[in-house]
Amino acid sequence: MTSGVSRAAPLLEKIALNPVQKEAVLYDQGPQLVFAGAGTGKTRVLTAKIAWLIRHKNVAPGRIFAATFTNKAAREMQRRVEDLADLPCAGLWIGTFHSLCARILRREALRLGFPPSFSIFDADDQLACVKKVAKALSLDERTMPPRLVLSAISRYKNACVPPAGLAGTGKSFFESEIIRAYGAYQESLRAQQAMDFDDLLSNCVYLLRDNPNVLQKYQSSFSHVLVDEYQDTNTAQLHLVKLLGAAHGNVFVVGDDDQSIYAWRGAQVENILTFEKAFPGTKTFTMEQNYRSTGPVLSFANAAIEPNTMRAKKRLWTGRQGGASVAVIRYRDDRHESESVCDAVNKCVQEGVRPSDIAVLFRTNAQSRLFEDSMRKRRIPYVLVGGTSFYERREIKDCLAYLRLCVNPKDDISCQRIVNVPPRGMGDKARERLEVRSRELGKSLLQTILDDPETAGYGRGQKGLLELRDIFALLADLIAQQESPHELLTQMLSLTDYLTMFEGEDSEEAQSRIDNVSELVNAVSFWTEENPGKGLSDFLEEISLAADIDRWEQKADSVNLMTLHCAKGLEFGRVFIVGCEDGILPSRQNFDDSAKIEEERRLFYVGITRAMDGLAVSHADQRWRFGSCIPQTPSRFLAAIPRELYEYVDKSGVFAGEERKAPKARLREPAAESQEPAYRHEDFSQETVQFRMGQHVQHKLYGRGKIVNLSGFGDDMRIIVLFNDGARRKMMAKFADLETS
DNA sequence: CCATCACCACTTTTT
DNA sequence: GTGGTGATGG
Repeated sequence: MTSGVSRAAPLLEKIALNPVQKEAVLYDQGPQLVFAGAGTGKTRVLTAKIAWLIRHKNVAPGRIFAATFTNKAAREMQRRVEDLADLPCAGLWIGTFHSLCARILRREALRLGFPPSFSIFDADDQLACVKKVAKALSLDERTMPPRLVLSAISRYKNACVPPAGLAGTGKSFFESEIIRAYGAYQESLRAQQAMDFDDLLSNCVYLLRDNPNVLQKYQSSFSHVLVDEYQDTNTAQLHLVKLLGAAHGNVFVVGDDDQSIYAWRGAQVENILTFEKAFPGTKTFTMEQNYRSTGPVLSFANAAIEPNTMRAKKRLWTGRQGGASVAVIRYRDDRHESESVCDAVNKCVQEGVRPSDIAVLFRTNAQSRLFEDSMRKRRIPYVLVGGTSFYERREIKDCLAYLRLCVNPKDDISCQRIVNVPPRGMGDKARERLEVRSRELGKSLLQTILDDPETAGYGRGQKGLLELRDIFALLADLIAQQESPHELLTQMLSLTDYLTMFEGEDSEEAQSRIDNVSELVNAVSFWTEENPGKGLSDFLEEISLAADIDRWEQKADSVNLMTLHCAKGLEFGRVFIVGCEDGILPSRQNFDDSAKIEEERRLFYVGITRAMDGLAVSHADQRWRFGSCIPQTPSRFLAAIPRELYEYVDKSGVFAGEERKAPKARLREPAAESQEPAYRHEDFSQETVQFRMGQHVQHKLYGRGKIVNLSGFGDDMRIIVLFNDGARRKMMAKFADLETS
C-alpha cells in the first residue's frame, strides 16, 4: 500500500482529493459503495478511480465497464480519465447502460435469434407497435389505452420478467389482457428484428443469465464494474451489475438516494439502500462536504429535503464563506414570471456572469415556451435542452424511417410510417390490403412491396406502391455499392421528392421543416466525416440512444433552459427554479401517493443543489393551462422551509414600469467570490448578442443561410453557418460581416 | 376511396 | 397549443 501511494503521487497531484475521496479511490478490496451528496465531488472520484486503475493498477482500459447516466457524461469522463492517466483509453467500455448493452447485444445478437443489425425502437415506435398489436388483439382502446399498456409492459421488462412465465397468472381481466398484449408485442418486435429501449437491458440480462459461456466470457473480460448515479438504476441494471461483477467483486457504485428521481421509469432507490446486502463485504464511503454551493443555498437545500422520510440521514456542509441569500419570488402570473426572470438574467449578465453559467429550470417542458419568448424579445441567446428534440420531429423521423428500412427491411413500423409519405395514394384501405397481403405471404411490409406490388386490390395506391418499390430497389443498389450514409440520404430525398411536399406551401412551418431536413443532411455528412469506417446502422444507433442532453454544448454562450430532470449532474453559477406551485412541482398527478410526493421533493432538491452562487425560486398566482387561466398556490415544498432561510419578495402587486419600487432583487454576486472566469464586460454588447442558434443571416458572397452553431463570445465568437447552397462555413463572428434579417 | 378540415381530449419527467 | 379522430367533399 505504501509503495502504491508513492506511485500514486503523479496522478494524485493532478487532482485534488479530500481524505474520504482519496480513500475511495485507493481502496481495492472488493465492492464499494460511495454515498455522494450533491456537489461532493462524485464525478471527480469516479474519474480518479478509473484513471488510477489504468495508470497504477495496470488494468487495461478494455477491462473496465463503466456505466454513466448520459452519453455526454461518458464522453466527458473518458476525456478526463485520459487526461489524468495521461494515456489514450480508447478501449474503455464507458457509456449509458443502454449503449453498453447495445454494444454487447450487437456482438451476441445471433444467440438471441436477432441479426446484429437489429433495429432499436424509440418511444414513438414502441407506441405505434403497441397500437398495432392492440388492434390485432382487438383490445378496447378506452379501457386499455396504449400508453398504459406500454408502461405496464415496460415495468415487466425493467423487472426482467419475460412474457413466457406470465401466461395465466393475471389476477384480473385487465392484467390478463396486458399479459396477452405483452406476449404479442414481443413477438411483433422479434418479427421486425427490433428491440426497444427496455429490451436492450432485459435481453442483455437474459443473454448472460441463460448462456453460461457468454457470461463467463464477459465476466472474465471485465475486471472492474463501475456505476454512476446508482440510485437511478432499475432491477435489470442491478442484475447486470451482479452478473458482471459476481466473479471478481470489483464493483464500485456512486450515488445519492436524495437525488433519486426516476422511480417512475422503474428505478429502485432500494438498489443503493441495500447495496451491502446484494454485495456482501461492501465497504461504504460517505461524502458530505459540498464544494459547489454557498452556505445559504446549501441550508435551503438541506431544509427542502428534510421532510422526506425514506432516506439515509445525512447533512451536507460547505466550507464556502458568505453568499447571497436564496430569493423566493411571487409573481402575478406566468407571463410576469418569465419576463421578470429574463430581466434578472439580463442583470446577471450585466454584472459579468456568463450566460452559460445561468440556468432556468422547470418541471415540465411546456413551461419553456414563455421563457423562450421572453429571451428572444431581449435578444438573450439561449439553448433549450429537451422538448421535442431534433430527432423526434416528424420530418426527421420520416427520413430516418427510410434509412432504417435500408438497414432492416423487416421494420414494419418504419414502413408503415412512410408508405404514404410523401402522399402517394395509399389510404387506409390500401394499407390494410397491404398488411393482409404481407400476412398471407409471411413477409414484412417492405418485402411484400418489393416482391408483390401488383396483386389487385390496392386501388389508387397501386401506382404509389410501384414507385416505392423502385425507390427501394435503387436504394438497395446504393447500399450494395457501400455508399455513405450521406449519399443514401440525399439520394432518398431526391428519389422520393420529399421536400416538394413542403415547398408547395409557403408557411413558416414548412420552411422550418425544410431547414430541419437540410440540417439532417448536414449532420449525416458531418458524422460520416467524423466516423470513417462506420456505417449507416452505427449512425442510426447513435441517434436513437442519444439523449437531448448529449447534444447540449455549454460552450455556446447561451442561457440554459431545461427541465429539472435534465439538470441532474450539472451545475450553474445562477439558477432560477420557476413554476414552484402545487400541481406543477409537485405535479398534480403525483398528489395521491406519498412516495411520489417524496420523489417530487427530491426533484426540487436536485434543482436547488445545481446552484453554485445564486438561487431564485419563483411561483405565480395564476397560470395559463389548458387554455384558461388557473389560480395557483405556492408549492407545499416552499411552505416547509423555515422562513429565515430565504428572502421573500412579493412582486404580485407590481406592474410593468414599477419594478424599481419592488424589493431589491437578490442574486447579487457575493463580493468575496467574484472569481468568475475572465469575462470582459464590454464584450457583451448588442453586437455579440445579435447572433443566436437558428438565426437566418445574409452574407454578401454566400447569400442567405442559417446559424447552426455558436461558440465563444466577444471577439472570439465563432459561428457555423449553413448556407442555402448547402455549404457549411465556419467563421469568426467579428469578421463575418453578416446581415441579420 | 382518399385528402382536407374542423373538433376533441390530453400533456410529467426520459434512456 | 396539438395530435389523433371523425365528418365531408372531391
